[in-house]
Amino acid sequence: MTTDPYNIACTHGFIQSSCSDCNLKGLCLPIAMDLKDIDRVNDIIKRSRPIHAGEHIYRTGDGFTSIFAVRSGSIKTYLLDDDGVEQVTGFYLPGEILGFDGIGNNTHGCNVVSMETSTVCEIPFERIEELSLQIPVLQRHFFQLMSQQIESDHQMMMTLSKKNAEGRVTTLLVSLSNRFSRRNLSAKSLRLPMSRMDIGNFLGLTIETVSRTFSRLQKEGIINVDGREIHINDNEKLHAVCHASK
Amino acid sequence: MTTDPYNIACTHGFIQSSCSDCNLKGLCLPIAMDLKDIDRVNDIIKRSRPIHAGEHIYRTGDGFTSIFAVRSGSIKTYLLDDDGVEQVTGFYLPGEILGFDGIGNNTHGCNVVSMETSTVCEIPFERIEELSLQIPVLQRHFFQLMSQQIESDHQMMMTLSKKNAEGRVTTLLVSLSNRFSRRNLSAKSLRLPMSRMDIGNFLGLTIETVSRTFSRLQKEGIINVDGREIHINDNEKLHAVCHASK
DNA sequence: TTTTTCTGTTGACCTAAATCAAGCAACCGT
DNA sequence: ACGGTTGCTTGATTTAGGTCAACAGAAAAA
Repeated sequence: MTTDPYNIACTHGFIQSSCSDCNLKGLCLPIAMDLKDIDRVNDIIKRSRPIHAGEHIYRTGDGFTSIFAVRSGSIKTYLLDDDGVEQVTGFYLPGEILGFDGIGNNTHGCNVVSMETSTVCEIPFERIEELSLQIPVLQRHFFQLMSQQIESDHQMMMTLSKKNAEGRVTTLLVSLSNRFSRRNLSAKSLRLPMSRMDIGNFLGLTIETVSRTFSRLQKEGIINVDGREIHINDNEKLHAVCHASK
Repeated sequence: MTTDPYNIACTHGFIQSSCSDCNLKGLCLPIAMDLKDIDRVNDIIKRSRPIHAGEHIYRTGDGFTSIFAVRSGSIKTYLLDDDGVEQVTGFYLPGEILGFDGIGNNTHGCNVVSMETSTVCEIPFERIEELSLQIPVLQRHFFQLMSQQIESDHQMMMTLSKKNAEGRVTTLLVSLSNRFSRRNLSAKSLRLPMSRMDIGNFLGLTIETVSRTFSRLQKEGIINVDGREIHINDNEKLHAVCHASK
C-alpha cells in the first residue's frame, strides 16, 4: 500500500485500478499490446486523486519526471512570456497525453492546470523509457504520440497564421466535437470546459471577438450558444465556414 | 558500392562519408555516444546528392520511411490547406532534423523543399527504431529531439498568437542568428536563405508588411538590410524590440 | 436579503496590418 | 541589347479585430 498522495486514492477504491479495464486504453496505449505488457505498464502508472479546477499539476521549470494522461475532466497547458503574459498552448481531454515538452532538457516547458475537477494518470518517463526498450510496440507508440502532437501543433500554426476570427473559432469547435465523439460523447451538443478568456487566448483573439463570433454563428443558425453549452445545428455549414474562412 | 541515387555521391568522394567525421554530429546524435555506436548509426544513413533549390524531398501523403538531417543548405517545410494555400511550418538549417510528423500515421504530414542547393542525410526510421531499442542513449536522443520540436512549435504558437509584425520579424531574426552562431557562423551578419514571401507566410504576415518592418528596423539603426543580407547593428535593441513588441 | 465579483455580451471607436497599386532592380531566355 | 518575369520596396486606402466602455446575469460573499 502506497502513501504517495497521487496514488492513495486507489487504496480507497474510488477510482478504477487497472489500465486493462480502462475504456481509454486505446488512446493512451497501443491497441495491439499484449495483456501482460499492459500489466507491466499498469504497474508503473500512478493514478491521481481528483485535481480541482485551477489546481496546477506542474509548472514551467519544474523537474521533468513524468508525462500525464488525462483520465477525466479537462486540462489546459500554457506558457508565460517574459512579461508574465499567458499563452494557452493546448486543451487536453480524457485519453489525451501531455507533457512531451520537457523531455528535451529535463525540465517542464509549460504550465499545466486543471480546468475542472479532473483525474490524471502519471506515467514516470524513465520507467516508460526502460519498458520501451523491451516492448518495441510501446516505443513506436510514444514516437507516434509525439509525432501526432507535432502534427496538430502545425495545424494550429496554420490556423493562427492564416485564419480569421470565424475560422479560428469554428476550427476549435470542430476539433472539440471530433474529440468528444471519439469518446462516444455527443458530437452535436457539447459543454465547453474552458472560459471565453481561455478560448481567446488560445486562438489569438480577444474575449470580445470570441463572444461576437459565437453570436454571429448563432444568428446564422449554425450553432446555439448558451454560455458554455454549445449545440451544433448545422454541421455542414460549420465545416463550410471553418474551411472558407479567410 | 551502392547504386542508390541518394548514396551514389559518396562513391565519387565529393561529400564526406562518415558521421564520426561530421562536424554536425553533436546536433544530430547524442554527444555521449560510443564511437562504435556512431558507426552503427552511420551504417544505416544514406547521404544525398545535392538537392537543388525548389526540389522536393517528399510531399504530404508520401509513405513515411525516413527522417532527414540537413547537412548543408537550407530546407523549408509547409502544409497545403484545403484550397491549396501554402503555410510554411518551419525552416531547417544544417544539423537540424525534420520529418518527425509522419510517424503518427506512416504518411508524411507536410511538404519539404530545398530553398537552395542542399544536402541531407536520410535516416531510415525503422532501422533507427531497431537501433534505439539497443542503444538507450539513442532512444532518449530521439525523444529529446521530438520534444524540442514540440517546444519550439509552442513558442511559435505564442509568437503567432501574441506578437505584432515587429515582434514576429525580430523573433525570427533572433532565432536565425542563434542557430547560425551555434554552427560557428557569424551571429551578426547573416544571409537569409528564404524569400520575403516565405518569411511572411511563416509569420502570418504579407510580404509588404515584412518589407516595411525590415525598413523600419533599418531606419531605427537596429539592422542593415540589403536584400537577403542582414547585418545586426544593435543586438541589444533587437532583443528589446523582440520582447517588447505588443 | 443585498452587495460584490466574475463571466460573458454588445456597442462605439480606433489602429495595425491587409489590400490595392505603382515602380524599381536583378535576372532570365532569346 | 531586349522584353518578360520575379523579388522587393513604398505609398494610399480599407478593414478586421483590438480597445474602451457599459451592462446584465449568475454565483459567491456578506
